[in-house]
Amino acid sequence: MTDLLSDLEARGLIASSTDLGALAESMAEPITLYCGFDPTASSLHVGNLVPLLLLRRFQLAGHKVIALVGGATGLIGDPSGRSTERNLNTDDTVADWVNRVRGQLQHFLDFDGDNPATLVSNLEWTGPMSAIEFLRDVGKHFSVNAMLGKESIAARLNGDGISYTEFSYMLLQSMDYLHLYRDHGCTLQVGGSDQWGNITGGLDLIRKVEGPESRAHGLTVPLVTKADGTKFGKTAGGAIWLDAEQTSPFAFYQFWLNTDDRDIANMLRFFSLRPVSEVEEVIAAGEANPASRAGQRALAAELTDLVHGVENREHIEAASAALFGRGDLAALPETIWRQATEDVPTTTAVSAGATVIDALVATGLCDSKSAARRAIKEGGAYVNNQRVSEQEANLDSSLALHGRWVLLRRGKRSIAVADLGV
RNA sequence: GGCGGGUUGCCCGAGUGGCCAAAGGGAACGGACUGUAAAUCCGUCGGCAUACGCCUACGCUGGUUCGAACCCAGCACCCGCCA
Repeated sequence: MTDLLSDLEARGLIASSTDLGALAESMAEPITLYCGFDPTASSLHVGNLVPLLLLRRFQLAGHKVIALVGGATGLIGDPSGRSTERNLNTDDTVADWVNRVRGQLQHFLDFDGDNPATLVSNLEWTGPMSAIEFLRDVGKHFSVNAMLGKESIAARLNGDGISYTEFSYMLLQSMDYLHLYRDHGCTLQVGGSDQWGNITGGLDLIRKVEGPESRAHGLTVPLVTKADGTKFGKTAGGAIWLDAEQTSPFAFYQFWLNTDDRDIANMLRFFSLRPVSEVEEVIAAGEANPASRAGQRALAAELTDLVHGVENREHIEAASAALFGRGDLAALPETIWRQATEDVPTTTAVSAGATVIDALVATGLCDSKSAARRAIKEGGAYVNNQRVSEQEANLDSSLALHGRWVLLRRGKRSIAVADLGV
């Protein structure tokens, strides 16, 4: 089972850790570990994927994993990795988000079978606690002097400041670890590298409360960085969510497919659950023939399979080939067309004879008529893969494929369908 | 509680009465080149009408003025120092 650690190392997935030797030793037997996910939005996003997949790797290796949803910490706000104070969300909002995030976590881990994962919310043990109890039993073990030295706090002291609320965050997370250590025999906490300060806080607390004989470990995965220096997981349209309602499976697939060549090797190592040797083969194939983008295709396929299912992925691949290809759209059989465009944004708001400008706006490809006019002027608007040259062009019914659909494209990457109706 | 500084378009940031839809940078978008990549070059970058023009916009609410992002008053929020 210690193979897992060397596998992680080979993938570059270990940012920092407590004594790896001791951890490896304890992993000779199945251990219990946890990772926390705060509900800071209604869905998890691709940035949560690395720690999430880390839990999965541990589960696949036979360890007992606990996924923790931050029902309590989500009400407070983690200062780690943020330069400004968070806005507080209402109880109701967070409660709703907890439920949604909980539902998503269930997709990634196995909750049945002989090694089921466990799902908890830290509100279970934090909620009933009184302020006095918290200050006496937990607060007393934390030295403010030491806390001020933590990266997450220090950065804010030099910057925009920090509220007492967020300052206390680390105590809550430390308490979580202690609780899980006691009640679940949890001896490892994993998380993103920005969680290192919070994790060590928990380790300190466990040692102080449980004595020097206690054994608890910490492990963090690196932050995913991109060659161009921009933040991973964000696009012009915002974050890439795991929720199909917020980021369509099509957009999700396209996000990975558009990965920069310079990043693809690392991305594959980080995100793929396939054995390292296979991953390296894919990387090599991609590097031998960059135009094939073998790495991007493999990554997009694997993650779309995982998050949205194989069936969706197959449709999306068909769509990508047909809609972005130079192929003859009219030759596409209706059934394939239907499958291919299932995840493509579609509007029914326009009918035959509508202007291309209106159609571009209705599909969301352009934000306004002005923008649509510009797109046409710049030669960036296409109907059925044909560039539109006339400002006044309209969607003649003769353009309709299979009698009703018209493919609209803005630039190279954005496509949508106008359903002219029957 | 006192004093000082701040609030400009997606972000940063100029602008202190008309020449301001508002410099500059970044992001983003389109085109060329490619591979739905990167880099580079060119262009666009509030909305409607794409002609004139009109509307909306510089924290909020009022005021001064022929005219205000720019002056005045009040309010809100942020930052810093002091208590």
